[in-house]
Amino acid sequence: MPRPGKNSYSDQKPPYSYISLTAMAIQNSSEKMLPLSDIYKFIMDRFPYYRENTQRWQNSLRHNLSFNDCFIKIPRRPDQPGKGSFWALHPDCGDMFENGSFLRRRKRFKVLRAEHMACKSSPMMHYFHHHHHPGSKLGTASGPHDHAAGPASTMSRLPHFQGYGGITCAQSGGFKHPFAIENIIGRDYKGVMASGLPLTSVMHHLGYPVPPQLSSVVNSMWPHVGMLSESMGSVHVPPSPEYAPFSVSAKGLYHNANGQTLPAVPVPIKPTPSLGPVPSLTGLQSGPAQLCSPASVMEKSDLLEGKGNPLHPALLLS
DNA sequence: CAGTGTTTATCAAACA
DNA sequence: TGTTTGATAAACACTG
Repeated sequence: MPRPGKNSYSDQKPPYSYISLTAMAIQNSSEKMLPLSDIYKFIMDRFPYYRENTQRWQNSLRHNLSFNDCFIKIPRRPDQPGKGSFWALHPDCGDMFENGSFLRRRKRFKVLRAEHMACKSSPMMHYFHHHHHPGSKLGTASGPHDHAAGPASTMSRLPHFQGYGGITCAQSGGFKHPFAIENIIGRDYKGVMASGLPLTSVMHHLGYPVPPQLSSVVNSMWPHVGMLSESMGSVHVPPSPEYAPFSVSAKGLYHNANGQTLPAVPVPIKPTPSLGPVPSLTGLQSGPAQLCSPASVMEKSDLLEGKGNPLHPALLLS
């Protein structure tokens, strides 16, 4: 068993798609958004595999950022000079990896052209309407192999506002995507929310005050990313032994309603039935806020079958 | 000019 | 087996 933190297997390709890697980087940032260069840096820091052939994978990564609607571009403020924009996660992209695989999403996340018109009254929509570049992909055409873009909801879709204080016009208690802080730190986060922490990355980006508490909370989200440290005896379910260094300590981060510590790491590409929906974790589905996966990106059959729970433990990289 | 962002195309793997 | 998704390559435009 390799010791986490050691780079024994570092030259192997991590079991994450560029989408999930990028999402990790963004979610790991204190402001929930990063410039491209910082995304590069994050990935190279944590995954030595990506310290080589940088031109190749960085091109792929840029392609993913542009191509996938789950990533949204946030222009820099005038007082944040620099090259390129910030990249954030679309708030409704949460069930992208609902199947537990971080290599392949169950369904591509798409937004509809009209949807970003739905919440004009939102202060953040105001921001986007006034700051978003004409070439923004919010509402742009699909890519070449996007023949089956599913319907998207008309709810507000702004980076990381849902669950951070009801800034959007989305219903309160709505969908929390798995890269979101409240899903990653589990119920502990509810206490944070109850305390009224008014945090949103873009709020801060826009100059709104963001309490410093957020940083410490966020830093607990991806301990494997931040430290690659040993896990203090918590449950580990690495995607493979080779990637144990990238597996995650769930201790203190992810609990079900009974306070049980649960595995919260990526599972193999094709989850085995035994690992799959994790029947023992059904308790996780309690709680109204956790059941509001966006129907927009789910198929009706999924809803009927109760699929798409954004809190599938495999989605929680914490 | 280098870095960033967009778009098209192709192929392979995974999925339904 | 057809469809969807991800990876890769490449061309091109834009920008600091």
